[in-house]
Amino acid sequence: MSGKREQIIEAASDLVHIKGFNHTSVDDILQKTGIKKGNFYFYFKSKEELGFAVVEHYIEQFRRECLSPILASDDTAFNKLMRLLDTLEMEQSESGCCGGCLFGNMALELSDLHEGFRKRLQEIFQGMSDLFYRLLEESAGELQKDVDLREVAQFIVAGLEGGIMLAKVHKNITPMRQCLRQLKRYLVLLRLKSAMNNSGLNTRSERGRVQ
Amino acid sequence: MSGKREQIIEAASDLVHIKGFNHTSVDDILQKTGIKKGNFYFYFKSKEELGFAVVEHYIEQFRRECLSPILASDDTAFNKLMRLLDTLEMEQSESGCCGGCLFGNMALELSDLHEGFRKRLQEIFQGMSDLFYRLLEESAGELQKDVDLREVAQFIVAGLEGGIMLAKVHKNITPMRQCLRQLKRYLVLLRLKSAMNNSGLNTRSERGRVQ
DNA sequence: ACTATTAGACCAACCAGTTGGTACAGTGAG
DNA sequence: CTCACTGTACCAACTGGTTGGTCTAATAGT
Repeated sequence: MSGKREQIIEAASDLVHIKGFNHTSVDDILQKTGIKKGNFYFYFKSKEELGFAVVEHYIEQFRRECLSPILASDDTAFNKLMRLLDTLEMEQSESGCCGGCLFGNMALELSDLHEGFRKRLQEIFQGMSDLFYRLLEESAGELQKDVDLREVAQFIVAGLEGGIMLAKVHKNITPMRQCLRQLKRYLVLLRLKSAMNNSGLNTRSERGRVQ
Repeated sequence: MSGKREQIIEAASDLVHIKGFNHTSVDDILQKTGIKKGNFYFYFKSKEELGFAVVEHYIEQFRRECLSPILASDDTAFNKLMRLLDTLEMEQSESGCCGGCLFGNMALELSDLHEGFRKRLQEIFQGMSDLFYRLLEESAGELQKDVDLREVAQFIVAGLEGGIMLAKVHKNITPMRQCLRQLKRYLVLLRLKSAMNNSGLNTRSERGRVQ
């Protein structure tokens, strides 16, 4: 257990993130790690298996380093959601708008080519949407009743992925920041409008930070 | 002038749309068209040049078949925007949620690999954003004043691309439909809130269809 | 001595791109 | 009319290099 398998997965993760799965060759990974081919195929029965391992590795890392710290905090559900969006933006910014979202990349690259990857990626996106839904649901008391929170959750995923795409193609975080600001504005509006409806007044000023 | 160049571009466009640019081989295109390799390189000096030709072909087709009919109509700017979103959704639905947006695909695949493609794609996304901005600007009389329409335009692009991504990975139009419904809801809210602000009343019920 | 691991030679298929050439339609000169 | 020439369109065979994957032999740890 020298962690060589982990080493391969991490190198592959970096390469796949930038070059895509199909365009990353086993040799690329071998070169980056110094591991020899026979050894690689001792740890993975195929490049495809490595691909799945990369996906699992990435989602676990994401949960550990990004999700858990926020979800474990004692903030309100709504603020957790906001902080999550901010964290994701910061992550893209710090990467120099390179790579983008590994799942988004792989989804567009592989959904029409490989049903296995597509299904796994679909689950992951569904998981993200479900997470947002739970956070919205938890904030439901302060949100409008006449809006489908499942839809809003899906919309957050889309706005996020779209924002990441724009940051990547512009090589600039601004477009993503703009998208997230509008997305948050929409979510805040969901609260304000509700507050107005509930109180019958619209003079009550904002709860918490708005925009 | 047998249109053989066009024939190559169209076949390549289909293949690149599904398989991605890097993963589409010249031989794939040759096989699909029946054209021989020597002849291919008579029309294109490289696969890269073909890639750019595919992008130009696709954007022209998009303008001709999707944009122009809507923009040329005598509808209001706001309704044009709404119809554009509906058309884009229908397009994805009719394709069986295969392929997705060629530009989105290429943006994620190539932005970190090929600066030339990245720049061209960036221009195209900027063009889309500018178009949405113009339509919003034209509707400005009935929209809120305290919101940056450039940001909203960027947000529309992101919501759209994110929605297309979700449809592709779910192989189902529903997630995209949900996203666009929420996006439209946001845009309509931009109008309603404005109406409220202008009139000083919030009792005035909705203008047009909401949600 | 046995098992887990490592090394790297090797393979057929595939990759983008090149080569040297043919077929042919048009054209200008004599 | 005809012959030499020109540019466009086309093609089969090939190049050097890369692909994912296999095989066998050597080595290290117990």
